[in-house]
Amino acid sequence: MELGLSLGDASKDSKPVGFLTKNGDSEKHKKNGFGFFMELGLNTNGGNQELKERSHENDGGDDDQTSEDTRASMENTPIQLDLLSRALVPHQTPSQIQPLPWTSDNGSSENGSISGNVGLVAAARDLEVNRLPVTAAEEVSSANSVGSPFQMNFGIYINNGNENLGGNDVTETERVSSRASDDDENCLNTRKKLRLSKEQAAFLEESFKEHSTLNPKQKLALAKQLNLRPRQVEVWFQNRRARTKLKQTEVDCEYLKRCCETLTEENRRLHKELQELRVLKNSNPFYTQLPATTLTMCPSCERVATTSTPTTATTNTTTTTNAKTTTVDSTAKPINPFPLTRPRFYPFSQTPPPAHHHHQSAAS
DNA sequence: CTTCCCTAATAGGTTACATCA
DNA sequence: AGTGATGTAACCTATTAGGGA
Repeated sequence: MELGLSLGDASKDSKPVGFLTKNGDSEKHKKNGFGFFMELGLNTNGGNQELKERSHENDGGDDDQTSEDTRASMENTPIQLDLLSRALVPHQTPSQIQPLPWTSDNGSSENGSISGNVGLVAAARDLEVNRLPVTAAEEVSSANSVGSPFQMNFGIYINNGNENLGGNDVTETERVSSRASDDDENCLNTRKKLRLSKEQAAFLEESFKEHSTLNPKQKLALAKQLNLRPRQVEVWFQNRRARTKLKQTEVDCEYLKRCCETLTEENRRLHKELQELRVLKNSNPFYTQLPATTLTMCPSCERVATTSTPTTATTNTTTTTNAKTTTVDSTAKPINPFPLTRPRFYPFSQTPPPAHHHHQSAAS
């Protein structure tokens, strides 16, 4: 357990005063789960966005990571937190969703000055872990920010603070509350998992379309917008990128499979052609040398092309030997197993850019 | 009730960058 | 000023596990 308090200008350099640590190493105990993290400072024009980020990140990453440890430790810790009534927290409807923060002109994402904040990080067993209607920090933050240069944010960061974007109807809440009660008794050792509401997921998708990666500012803004923790937004984007990559890998795999099939077929065809040519040559001693068909590959685009030496003129040789007629079309175009470009997975049904090839452009 | 699939979340590793001695 | 050690953040990848169909 860690209690940290910093007073004064909550700049990046100001380090919280740690106390109640096991061995005095507050850094280590960041990873130990339950923490009461408190910072107070003057509102110096939002210079602490990064601090907020760090604070949230710690809440998100490490506390997520250690929430189970936390729960375990809570088994022996008679701490119960229920500091804010859910009734205090208004629900945000999907229609209230703002445009992507970093694309708007009002710079709203920069307005969230939290020079001083008190983050109460808790994974207390009696809290509804997944279904708190809103991140309490948001609410108290706004309450504290009124008319005072001395801000205090007092938030409870739990496993999830969503529910603002849909999916928070009474029935659901009741159902989950009931489940939470059951969890209190039965499921303390299992990790909770939220499901983002459709609106949240759609919003994140839209964001992903614009940026597959987020800078800290965007992440914070998005988290604020969706009432998620920045860590959740971060994880969502990571997983989303992973899914996209996986899809692309599947597409690549299919593509290579087709290439392999095509090459196999081409190889079979060439073998057959070779066989026929040998038969032809053996059966006709006056067989004139046909131009050799060779496959060359363009070094830049790895495209297979057919060249015939010494001439590329169409050579249809029809030879009648005894009862056999063989027709060899030496200019038969081989199947190109390598299309112009590798197919690309377009996660958003975008039309792929028009194919452009240097051979074509060179010709034009 | 079981199974399968999707996906949120975690863990561990790598890399880039900043800071400091 | 250059350099190595160290810490941190961001990201990737593999994996786990919750929950819905």
